[in-house]
Amino acid sequence: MSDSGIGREKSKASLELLLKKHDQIEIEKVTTIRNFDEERRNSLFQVEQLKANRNKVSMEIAAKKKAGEPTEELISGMKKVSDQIKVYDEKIASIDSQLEEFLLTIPNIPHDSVPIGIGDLENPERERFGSPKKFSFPVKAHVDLGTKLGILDLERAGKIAGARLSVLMRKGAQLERAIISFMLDLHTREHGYSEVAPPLMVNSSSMRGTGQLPKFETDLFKLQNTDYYLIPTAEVPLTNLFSGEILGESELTIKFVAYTPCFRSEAGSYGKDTRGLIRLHQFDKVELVKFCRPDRSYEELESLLTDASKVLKLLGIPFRIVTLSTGDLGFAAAKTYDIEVWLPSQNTYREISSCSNFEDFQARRANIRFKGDGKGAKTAYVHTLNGSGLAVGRTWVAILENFQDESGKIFIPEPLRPYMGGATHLE
RNA sequence: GGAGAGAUGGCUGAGUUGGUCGAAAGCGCUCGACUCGAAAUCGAGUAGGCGAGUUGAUAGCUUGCCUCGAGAGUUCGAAUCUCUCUCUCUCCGCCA
Repeated sequence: MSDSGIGREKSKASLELLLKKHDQIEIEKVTTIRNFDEERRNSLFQVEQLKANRNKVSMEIAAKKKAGEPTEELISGMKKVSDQIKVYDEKIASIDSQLEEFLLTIPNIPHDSVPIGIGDLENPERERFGSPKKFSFPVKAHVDLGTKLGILDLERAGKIAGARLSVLMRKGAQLERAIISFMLDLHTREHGYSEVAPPLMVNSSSMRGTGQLPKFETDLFKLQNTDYYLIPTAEVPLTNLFSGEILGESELTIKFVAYTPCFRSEAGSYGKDTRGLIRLHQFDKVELVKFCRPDRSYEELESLLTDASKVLKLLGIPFRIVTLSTGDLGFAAAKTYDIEVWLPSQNTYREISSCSNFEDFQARRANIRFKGDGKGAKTAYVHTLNGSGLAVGRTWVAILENFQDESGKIFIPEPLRPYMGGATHLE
Protein backbone atom coordinates (compact mmCIF):
# COMPACT_ATOMS: atom_id res chain seq x y z
CA MET A 1 0.00 0.00 0.00
CA SER A 2 1.42 3.31 -0.97
CA ASP A 3 -0.48 6.11 0.61
CA SER A 4 2.26 8.65 0.37
CA GLY A 5 3.50 10.73 -2.46
CA ILE A 6 1.77 10.43 -5.76
CA GLY A 7 -0.30 7.56 -4.49
CA ARG A 8 -2.93 10.20 -4.10
CA GLU A 9 -2.92 10.86 -7.79
CA LYS A 10 -5.23 7.93 -8.17
CA SER A 11 -8.01 9.94 -6.63
CA LYS A 12 -11.17 10.65 -8.51
CA ALA A 13 -10.64 14.37 -8.37
CA SER A 14 -7.24 14.23 -9.99
CA LEU A 15 -8.51 12.03 -12.75
CA GLU A 16 -11.31 14.40 -13.47
CA LEU A 17 -8.82 17.18 -13.62
CA LEU A 18 -6.77 15.34 -16.19
CA LEU A 19 -9.84 14.44 -18.18
CA LYS A 20 -11.00 18.02 -18.23
CA LYS A 21 -7.80 18.98 -19.95
CA HIS A 22 -7.75 15.99 -22.24
CA ASP A 23 -7.23 18.12 -25.29
CA GLN A 24 -3.80 18.95 -23.98
CA ILE A 25 -2.50 15.51 -23.18
CA GLU A 26 -2.72 12.46 -25.27
CA ILE A 27 -6.13 10.78 -25.21
CA GLU A 28 -4.33 7.48 -24.99
CA LYS A 29 -2.83 8.32 -21.64
CA VAL A 30 -6.15 9.41 -20.27
CA THR A 31 -7.77 6.20 -21.39
CA THR A 32 -5.05 4.18 -19.75
CA ILE A 33 -5.54 6.02 -16.50
CA ARG A 34 -9.28 5.63 -16.70
CA ASN A 35 -9.04 1.90 -17.25
CA PHE A 36 -6.56 1.47 -14.45
CA ASP A 37 -8.78 3.41 -12.12
CA GLU A 38 -11.91 1.49 -12.98
CA GLU A 39 -10.17 -1.81 -12.47
CA ARG A 40 -8.80 -0.63 -9.19
CA ARG A 41 -12.12 0.57 -7.84
CA ASN A 42 -13.81 -2.68 -8.68
CA SER A 43 -11.16 -4.70 -6.91
CA LEU A 44 -11.17 -2.35 -3.99
CA PHE A 45 -14.90 -2.75 -3.54
CA GLN A 46 -14.64 -6.54 -3.67
CA VAL A 47 -11.75 -6.75 -1.24
CA GLU A 48 -13.35 -4.37 1.22
CA GLN A 49 -16.39 -6.60 1.43
CA LEU A 50 -14.22 -9.64 2.01
CA LYS A 51 -12.30 -7.83 4.69
CA ALA A 52 -15.48 -6.71 6.40
CA ASN A 53 -16.55 -10.34 6.52
CA ARG A 54 -13.19 -11.46 7.85
CA ASN A 55 -13.23 -8.87 10.59
CA LYS A 56 -16.70 -9.94 11.62
CA VAL A 57 -15.93 -13.65 11.72
CA SER A 58 -12.66 -13.07 13.54
CA MET A 59 -14.64 -11.56 16.36
CA GLU A 60 -16.97 -14.53 16.39
CA ILE A 61 -13.99 -16.86 16.62
CA ALA A 62 -12.64 -14.90 19.55
CA ALA A 63 -16.00 -15.07 21.29
CA LYS A 64 -16.38 -18.81 20.71
CA LYS A 65 -12.89 -19.56 21.90
CA LYS A 66 -13.62 -17.69 25.07
CA ALA A 67 -16.79 -19.72 25.53
CA GLY A 68 -14.91 -22.92 24.78
CA GLU A 69 -16.93 -23.68 21.68
CA PRO A 70 -15.46 -25.32 18.57
CA THR A 71 -14.11 -22.99 15.91
CA GLU A 72 -12.57 -25.31 13.34
CA GLU A 73 -15.15 -24.79 10.58
CA LEU A 74 -15.04 -21.04 10.94
CA ILE A 75 -11.27 -20.99 10.78
CA SER A 76 -11.02 -23.19 7.75
CA GLY A 77 -13.64 -21.08 6.01
CA MET A 78 -11.70 -17.97 6.76
CA LYS A 79 -8.57 -19.44 5.27
CA LYS A 80 -10.25 -19.37 1.89
CA VAL A 81 -11.42 -15.82 2.41
CA SER A 82 -7.92 -14.71 3.38
CA ASP A 83 -6.53 -16.29 0.24
CA GLN A 84 -9.02 -14.38 -1.87
CA ILE A 85 -8.13 -11.17 -0.08
CA LYS A 86 -4.50 -11.74 -0.82
CA VAL A 87 -5.22 -12.10 -4.51
CA TYR A 88 -7.17 -8.84 -4.64
CA ASP A 89 -4.62 -6.99 -2.54
CA GLU A 90 -1.86 -8.01 -4.88
CA LYS A 91 -3.88 -6.97 -7.86
CA ILE A 92 -4.55 -3.55 -6.38
CA ALA A 93 -0.93 -3.08 -5.40
CA SER A 94 0.14 -3.97 -8.89
CA ILE A 95 -2.28 -1.48 -10.42
CA ASP A 96 -1.12 1.17 -7.98
CA SER A 97 2.52 0.82 -8.81
CA GLN A 98 1.88 0.78 -12.55
CA LEU A 99 -0.35 3.80 -12.28
CA GLU A 100 2.18 5.63 -10.16
CA GLU A 101 5.05 5.00 -12.53
CA PHE A 102 2.84 6.10 -15.35
CA LEU A 103 1.62 9.27 -13.70
CA LEU A 104 5.15 10.26 -12.74
CA THR A 105 6.03 10.69 -16.39
CA ILE A 106 3.14 12.99 -17.22
CA PRO A 107 4.13 16.67 -17.16
CA ASN A 108 2.10 19.39 -15.56
CA ILE A 109 -0.65 21.03 -17.58
CA PRO A 110 0.06 24.62 -18.62
CA HIS A 111 -2.22 27.30 -17.21
CA ASP A 112 -4.72 28.82 -19.63
CA SER A 113 -2.82 32.09 -19.66
CA VAL A 114 0.40 30.50 -20.93
CA PRO A 115 1.14 31.51 -24.53
CA ILE A 116 1.38 28.71 -27.07
CA GLY A 117 4.80 28.29 -28.59
CA ILE A 118 7.38 25.71 -29.49
CA GLY A 119 10.41 27.19 -27.79
CA ASP A 120 12.10 30.20 -26.24
CA LEU A 121 11.68 32.25 -29.41
CA GLU A 122 7.96 32.32 -28.73
CA ASN A 123 8.36 33.65 -25.18
CA PRO A 124 6.66 37.05 -25.17
CA GLU A 125 8.40 39.86 -23.36
CA ARG A 126 6.21 41.13 -20.60
CA GLU A 127 8.12 44.04 -19.15
CA ARG A 128 11.47 45.73 -19.42
CA PHE A 129 13.21 47.71 -16.70
CA GLY A 130 16.07 50.13 -17.11
CA SER A 131 17.91 50.56 -20.36
CA PRO A 132 21.30 49.12 -21.21
CA LYS A 133 24.06 51.63 -20.67
CA LYS A 134 25.87 52.94 -23.72
CA PHE A 135 29.56 52.34 -23.27
CA SER A 136 32.06 54.66 -24.93
CA PHE A 137 34.65 51.89 -25.05
CA PRO A 138 34.70 48.21 -25.99
CA VAL A 139 33.09 46.32 -23.11
CA LYS A 140 34.92 43.40 -21.60
CA ALA A 141 33.41 40.08 -20.59
CA HIS A 142 33.28 39.19 -16.91
CA VAL A 143 35.95 36.52 -17.37
CA ASP A 144 38.46 39.05 -18.58
CA LEU A 145 37.46 41.66 -16.02
CA GLY A 146 37.51 39.18 -13.14
CA THR A 147 40.74 37.53 -14.14
CA LYS A 148 42.51 40.84 -14.54
CA LEU A 149 41.27 42.02 -11.15
CA GLY A 150 42.54 38.81 -9.59
CA ILE A 151 39.11 37.95 -8.22
CA LEU A 152 38.31 35.06 -10.56
CA ASP A 153 40.64 32.15 -11.32
CA LEU A 154 39.19 29.70 -13.79
CA GLU A 155 42.53 28.24 -14.69
CA ARG A 156 43.23 27.03 -11.20
CA ALA A 157 39.62 25.88 -10.88
CA GLY A 158 40.30 23.63 -13.82
CA LYS A 159 43.41 22.33 -12.14
CA ILE A 160 41.90 21.50 -8.77
CA ALA A 161 38.54 20.35 -10.07
CA GLY A 162 37.68 20.63 -13.73
CA ALA A 163 35.67 22.41 -16.33
CA ARG A 164 32.48 24.20 -15.33
CA LEU A 165 33.78 24.94 -11.87
CA SER A 166 35.10 28.21 -10.57
CA VAL A 167 37.27 29.83 -7.96
CA LEU A 168 36.46 33.29 -6.68
CA MET A 169 39.32 35.06 -4.95
CA ARG A 170 39.63 37.94 -2.52
CA LYS A 171 37.14 40.72 -3.31
CA GLY A 172 35.47 38.40 -5.76
CA ALA A 173 34.68 35.94 -3.00
CA GLN A 174 33.59 38.80 -0.81
CA LEU A 175 31.34 40.16 -3.52
CA GLU A 176 29.68 36.75 -3.82
CA ARG A 177 29.04 36.77 -0.09
CA ALA A 178 27.81 40.37 -0.20
CA ILE A 179 25.30 39.51 -2.92
CA ILE A 180 24.03 36.55 -0.91
CA SER A 181 23.64 38.59 2.27
CA PHE A 182 21.98 41.44 0.46
CA MET A 183 19.43 39.13 -1.15
CA LEU A 184 18.70 37.24 2.05
CA ASP A 185 18.29 40.43 4.03
CA LEU A 186 16.00 41.93 1.40
CA HIS A 187 13.71 38.92 1.26
CA THR A 188 13.58 38.28 4.98
CA ARG A 189 13.28 41.91 6.11
CA GLU A 190 11.27 43.50 3.31
CA HIS A 191 9.36 40.64 1.75
CA GLY A 192 8.46 38.45 4.72
CA TYR A 193 10.28 35.23 3.88
CA SER A 194 11.67 32.97 6.60
CA GLU A 195 15.27 31.97 6.14
CA VAL A 196 16.15 28.29 5.93
CA ALA A 197 19.50 26.53 5.74
CA PRO A 198 18.69 23.13 4.23
CA PRO A 199 20.89 20.14 3.47
CA LEU A 200 22.65 20.20 0.12
CA MET A 201 21.92 16.57 -0.46
CA VAL A 202 18.52 14.90 -0.38
CA ASN A 203 17.10 11.43 -0.95
CA SER A 204 15.42 10.16 -4.08
CA SER A 205 11.98 10.52 -2.59
CA SER A 206 12.44 14.28 -2.33
CA MET A 207 13.70 14.40 -5.89
CA ARG A 208 10.50 12.68 -6.95
CA GLY A 209 8.41 15.07 -4.94
CA THR A 210 9.54 18.13 -6.85
CA GLY A 211 9.72 16.37 -10.20
CA GLN A 212 13.45 15.94 -10.85
CA LEU A 213 12.99 12.18 -10.73
CA PRO A 214 12.36 9.87 -12.42
CA LYS A 215 12.70 11.72 -15.72
CA PHE A 216 15.76 13.88 -15.20
CA GLU A 217 18.19 11.68 -13.34
CA THR A 218 21.02 12.46 -15.76
CA ASP A 219 20.90 16.14 -14.81
CA LEU A 220 21.77 15.31 -11.23
CA PHE A 221 24.88 14.40 -9.31
CA LYS A 222 24.35 11.26 -7.27
CA LEU A 223 26.55 10.27 -4.36
CA GLN A 224 28.00 6.82 -4.87
CA ASN A 225 26.60 3.94 -2.83
CA THR A 226 23.93 6.10 -1.25
CA ASP A 227 20.42 7.28 -1.99
CA TYR A 228 21.64 10.89 -1.86
CA TYR A 229 21.67 13.39 -4.66
CA LEU A 230 23.27 16.82 -4.59
CA ILE A 231 20.50 19.38 -4.85
CA PRO A 232 20.17 21.14 -8.22
CA THR A 233 18.29 23.93 -6.46
CA ALA A 234 17.11 24.71 -2.94
CA GLU A 235 13.60 24.23 -4.30
CA VAL A 236 14.02 20.52 -3.65
CA PRO A 237 14.76 20.50 0.08
CA LEU A 238 12.48 23.48 0.78
CA THR A 239 9.42 22.21 -1.05
CA ASN A 240 9.82 18.76 0.45
CA LEU A 241 10.07 20.19 3.93
CA PHE A 242 6.34 19.59 4.34
CA SER A 243 6.03 16.39 2.34
CA GLY A 244 3.43 14.06 3.78
CA GLU A 245 2.10 16.80 6.04
CA ILE A 246 -1.22 18.54 6.45
CA LEU A 247 -0.76 22.24 7.11
CA GLY A 248 -3.22 24.49 8.88
CA GLU A 249 -4.99 26.83 6.50
CA SER A 250 -4.22 29.75 8.78
CA GLU A 251 -0.47 29.14 8.40
CA LEU A 252 -0.65 29.77 4.67
CA THR A 253 0.92 31.42 2.73
CA ILE A 254 4.26 30.04 3.96
CA LYS A 255 7.28 31.76 2.44
CA PHE A 256 10.84 30.46 2.66
CA VAL A 257 14.10 31.82 1.40
CA ALA A 258 17.34 29.88 1.33
CA TYR A 259 20.81 30.43 0.08
CA THR A 260 22.47 27.24 -1.15
CA PRO A 261 25.02 26.08 -3.64
CA CYS A 262 23.36 24.18 -6.48
CA PHE A 263 24.81 21.25 -8.39
CA ARG A 264 23.96 20.31 -11.95
CA SER A 265 25.61 17.84 -14.25
CA GLU A 266 24.82 19.99 -17.29
CA ALA A 267 24.77 16.86 -19.36
CA GLY A 268 23.86 17.73 -22.90
CA SER A 269 25.02 21.32 -22.69
CA TYR A 270 28.39 20.72 -24.33
CA GLY A 271 29.57 23.75 -26.16
CA LYS A 272 27.04 26.07 -24.52
CA ASP A 273 28.30 28.90 -22.35
CA THR A 274 31.64 27.23 -21.91
CA ARG A 275 33.40 30.44 -20.99
CA GLY A 276 32.95 32.05 -17.61
CA LEU A 277 30.46 31.71 -14.81
CA ILE A 278 27.23 31.45 -16.76
CA ARG A 279 26.84 27.70 -16.73
CA LEU A 280 28.60 25.74 -13.99
CA HIS A 281 28.36 22.41 -12.21
CA GLN A 282 28.19 24.33 -8.95
CA PHE A 283 26.71 27.76 -8.44
CA ASP A 284 25.17 29.76 -5.64
CA LYS A 285 21.53 30.68 -5.62
CA VAL A 286 19.09 32.37 -3.29
CA GLU A 287 15.78 30.61 -3.72
CA LEU A 288 12.25 31.66 -2.81
CA VAL A 289 9.59 29.03 -2.12
CA LYS A 290 5.92 29.46 -1.26
CA PHE A 291 3.12 27.19 -0.11
CA CYS A 292 -0.32 28.69 -0.52
CA ARG A 293 -4.02 28.07 -0.94
CA PRO A 294 -4.96 27.07 -4.49
CA ASP A 295 -7.11 30.13 -5.07
CA ARG A 296 -4.20 32.41 -4.26
CA SER A 297 -1.38 30.88 -6.25
CA TYR A 298 -1.48 33.19 -9.26
CA GLU A 299 -1.46 36.26 -7.05
CA GLU A 300 1.46 34.71 -5.22
CA LEU A 301 3.26 34.11 -8.49
CA GLU A 302 2.97 37.80 -9.30
CA SER A 303 4.31 38.87 -5.93
CA LEU A 304 7.08 36.28 -6.16
CA LEU A 305 8.11 37.82 -9.45
CA THR A 306 7.99 41.27 -7.90
CA ASP A 307 10.11 40.13 -4.96
CA ALA A 308 12.74 38.61 -7.21
CA SER A 309 12.75 41.58 -9.58
CA LYS A 310 13.33 43.92 -6.68
CA VAL A 311 16.89 42.68 -6.35
CA LEU A 312 17.86 43.91 -9.79
CA LYS A 313 15.89 47.12 -9.40
CA LEU A 314 17.77 47.98 -6.24
CA LEU A 315 21.09 47.09 -7.84
CA GLY A 316 20.21 49.24 -10.85
CA ILE A 317 20.85 46.56 -13.46
CA PRO A 318 18.65 46.47 -16.58
CA PHE A 319 16.46 43.42 -17.03
CA ARG A 320 13.32 42.17 -18.66
CA ILE A 321 10.65 39.66 -17.83
CA VAL A 322 9.42 37.06 -20.30
CA THR A 323 6.56 34.62 -20.02
CA LEU A 324 7.58 31.12 -20.98
CA SER A 325 5.52 29.66 -23.79
CA THR A 326 4.14 26.15 -23.63
CA GLY A 327 7.11 24.74 -25.51
CA ASP A 328 9.66 26.19 -23.14
CA LEU A 329 7.80 25.39 -19.94
CA GLY A 330 9.46 22.99 -17.53
CA PHE A 331 8.12 19.54 -16.73
CA ALA A 332 6.61 20.47 -13.37
CA ALA A 333 5.49 24.05 -13.96
CA ALA A 334 2.03 25.31 -14.88
CA LYS A 335 3.30 28.81 -15.55
CA THR A 336 6.75 30.38 -15.49
CA TYR A 337 8.18 33.86 -15.79
CA ASP A 338 11.86 34.26 -16.46
CA ILE A 339 13.76 37.31 -15.35
CA GLU A 340 16.56 38.05 -17.77
CA VAL A 341 19.42 40.37 -16.93
CA TRP A 342 21.31 42.49 -19.40
CA LEU A 343 24.84 41.28 -20.17
CA PRO A 344 26.76 43.90 -22.16
CA SER A 345 29.45 41.52 -23.38
CA GLN A 346 26.84 39.26 -24.93
CA ASN A 347 24.68 42.18 -25.99
CA THR A 348 21.63 40.30 -24.81
CA TYR A 349 19.44 39.43 -21.87
CA ARG A 350 20.24 36.18 -20.01
CA GLU A 351 18.12 34.27 -17.55
CA ILE A 352 18.88 35.07 -13.93
CA SER A 353 15.65 33.87 -12.31
CA SER A 354 12.81 31.56 -13.11
CA CYS A 355 9.58 32.05 -11.16
CA SER A 356 7.04 29.27 -11.42
CA ASN A 357 3.67 28.23 -10.16
CA PHE A 358 3.48 24.45 -9.95
CA GLU A 359 -0.12 24.51 -8.78
CA ASP A 360 -0.73 21.14 -7.11
CA PHE A 361 1.72 19.17 -9.26
CA GLN A 362 4.47 18.99 -6.66
CA ALA A 363 1.98 18.93 -3.79
CA ARG A 364 0.45 15.74 -5.16
CA ARG A 365 3.77 14.07 -5.67
CA ALA A 366 5.08 15.12 -2.28
CA ASN A 367 1.65 14.82 -0.64
CA ILE A 368 1.49 18.29 0.88
CA ARG A 369 -1.98 19.29 1.97
CA PHE A 370 -3.75 21.86 4.09
CA LYS A 371 -6.89 21.89 6.14
CA GLY A 372 -9.15 24.66 7.41
CA ASP A 373 -9.91 25.19 11.08
CA GLY A 374 -13.69 24.79 10.89
CA LYS A 375 -15.58 21.60 11.73
CA GLY A 376 -16.43 20.51 8.22
CA ALA A 377 -13.05 21.62 6.90
CA LYS A 378 -11.77 19.51 4.07
CA THR A 379 -8.19 18.74 3.24
CA ALA A 380 -6.83 19.73 -0.12
CA TYR A 381 -3.49 20.01 -1.85
CA VAL A 382 -1.59 23.25 -1.43
CA HIS A 383 -0.10 25.02 -4.40
CA THR A 384 3.65 25.41 -4.47
CA LEU A 385 5.70 28.10 -6.14
CA ASN A 386 9.33 28.96 -6.36
CA GLY A 387 11.69 31.33 -7.99
CA SER A 388 15.31 32.32 -7.88
CA GLY A 389 15.84 35.45 -5.94
CA LEU A 390 18.37 35.42 -7.66
CA ALA A 391 21.09 33.28 -9.16
CA VAL A 392 24.11 34.66 -7.34
CA GLY A 393 26.83 33.83 -9.86
CA ARG A 394 24.97 35.43 -12.71
CA THR A 395 24.33 38.49 -10.56
CA TRP A 396 28.07 38.66 -9.90
CA VAL A 397 28.63 38.51 -13.64
CA ALA A 398 26.03 41.20 -14.32
CA ILE A 399 27.60 43.53 -11.79
CA LEU A 400 31.04 43.20 -13.29
CA GLU A 401 29.85 43.69 -16.82
CA ASN A 402 27.29 46.43 -16.30
CA PHE A 403 29.40 48.48 -13.90
CA GLN A 404 32.81 48.31 -15.55
CA ASP A 405 34.70 51.36 -16.68
CA GLU A 406 37.30 51.78 -19.38
CA SER A 407 40.17 50.96 -17.04
CA GLY A 408 38.55 47.71 -15.88
CA LYS A 409 37.46 49.09 -12.54
CA ILE A 410 34.09 47.92 -11.22
CA PHE A 411 31.63 50.25 -9.58
CA ILE A 412 29.94 48.59 -6.63
CA PRO A 413 26.18 49.25 -6.48
CA GLU A 414 25.16 51.24 -3.47
CA PRO A 415 23.09 48.50 -1.70
CA LEU A 416 26.08 46.15 -1.65
CA ARG A 417 28.57 48.58 -0.16
CA PRO A 418 27.65 47.93 3.47
CA TYR A 419 28.48 44.30 2.81
CA MET A 420 31.79 45.22 1.18
CA GLY A 421 33.20 47.21 4.03
CA GLY A 422 31.98 50.44 2.44
CA ALA A 423 34.06 49.98 -0.70
CA THR A 424 32.77 51.81 -3.78
CA HIS A 425 34.91 50.12 -6.41
CA LEU A 426 36.72 46.93 -7.20
CA GLU A 427 40.11 47.67 -8.64
C1' G B 1 32.77 2.73 13.54
C1' G B 2 31.45 -0.54 18.42
C1' A B 3 27.53 -1.68 22.36
C1' G B 4 22.60 -1.00 23.89
C1' A B 5 17.41 1.18 24.09
C1' G B 6 13.34 2.93 21.56
C1' A B 7 9.50 4.68 17.51
C1' U B 8 1.60 4.43 19.77
C1' G B 9 -3.57 9.99 18.77
C1' G B 10 -1.89 17.73 19.41
C1' C B 11 1.53 16.35 23.73
C1' U B 12 2.91 12.87 27.89
C1' G B 13 2.19 7.88 28.17
C1' A B 14 -0.38 2.54 29.10
C1' G B 15 -0.85 -1.61 26.14
C1' U B 16 4.40 -6.97 24.30
C1' U B 17 1.64 -15.10 27.31
C1' G B 18 -1.67 -12.35 19.54
C1' G B 19 -8.61 -12.05 19.82
C1' U B 20 -14.74 -6.46 20.76
C1' C B 21 -7.56 -1.89 20.95
C1' G B 22 -7.89 2.90 16.59
C1' A B 23 -6.12 2.19 21.46
C1' A B 24 -6.39 3.25 29.13
C1' A B 25 -5.02 7.47 31.82
C1' G B 26 -3.30 12.45 32.24
C1' C B 27 -2.41 17.11 29.82
C1' G B 28 -4.01 20.28 26.05
C1' C B 29 -8.08 21.88 23.05
C1' U B 30 -13.63 22.61 21.86
C1' C B 31 -18.67 23.07 23.59
C1' G B 32 -21.99 23.43 27.80
C1' A B 33 -23.11 24.43 33.18
C1' C B 34 -21.69 27.61 37.26
C1' U B 35 -19.93 33.23 37.34
C1' C B 36 -21.05 40.24 36.45
C1' G B 37 -16.58 38.21 34.09
C1' A B 38 -12.42 35.08 34.92
C1' A B 39 -10.01 31.20 37.71
C1' A B 40 -11.29 26.76 40.01
C1' U B 41 -14.96 22.89 39.60
C1' C B 42 -18.51 19.68 37.04
C1' G B 43 -20.58 17.42 32.33
C1' A B 44 -19.89 16.18 27.10
C1' G B 45 -16.73 15.87 22.93
C1' U B 46 -11.79 15.57 20.71
C1' A B 47 -6.54 11.16 15.30
C1' G B 48 -6.00 10.89 10.04
C1' G B 49 -6.98 8.90 5.21
C1' C B 50 -9.98 6.43 1.39
C1' G B 51 -14.84 4.61 -0.19
C1' A B 52 -20.44 3.60 -0.01
C1' G B 53 -25.51 5.26 1.24
C1' U B 54 -28.60 9.57 2.13
C1' U B 55 -28.55 14.94 0.54
C1' G B 56 -29.34 20.48 -3.59
C1' A B 57 -24.47 19.96 -1.19
C1' U B 58 -17.03 19.42 -1.48
C1' A B 59 -22.89 20.76 5.02
C1' G B 60 -24.74 17.10 8.15
C1' C B 61 -26.12 11.97 9.27
C1' U B 62 -25.42 6.47 8.62
C1' U B 63 -21.91 2.87 7.25
C1' G B 64 -17.38 -0.12 5.28
C1' C B 65 -12.07 -0.39 4.68
C1' C B 66 -7.03 1.23 5.90
C1' U B 67 -3.42 3.44 9.29
C1' C B 68 -0.06 2.26 16.33
C1' G B 69 7.83 4.75 12.11
C1' A B 70 8.06 2.22 6.67
C1' G B 71 7.95 -2.39 3.95
C1' A B 72 7.54 -7.74 3.82
C1' G B 73 6.13 -12.30 6.47
C1' U B 74 3.58 -15.89 10.10
C1' U B 75 -1.82 -16.45 11.49
C1' C B 76 -8.72 -17.46 10.81
C1' G B 77 -7.07 -12.92 13.36
C1' A B 78 -1.08 -8.55 14.96
C1' A B 79 0.06 -2.19 18.01
C1' U B 80 1.35 -7.05 20.13
C1' C B 81 5.38 -12.67 16.95
C1' U B 82 9.52 -12.90 12.69
C1' C B 83 12.66 -10.41 8.95
C1' U B 84 14.44 -5.94 6.33
C1' C B 85 14.80 -0.75 6.23
C1' U B 86 14.45 4.34 8.17
C1' C B 87 14.77 7.50 12.15
C1' U B 88 15.57 8.84 17.45
C1' C B 89 18.12 8.33 22.16
C1' U B 90 22.29 6.59 25.68
C1' C B 91 27.46 4.97 26.33
C1' C B 92 32.40 4.30 23.94
C1' G B 93 35.56 5.68 19.83
C1' C B 94 36.42 9.43 16.09
C1' C B 95 35.65 14.20 14.35
C1' A B 96 34.25 20.06 12.27
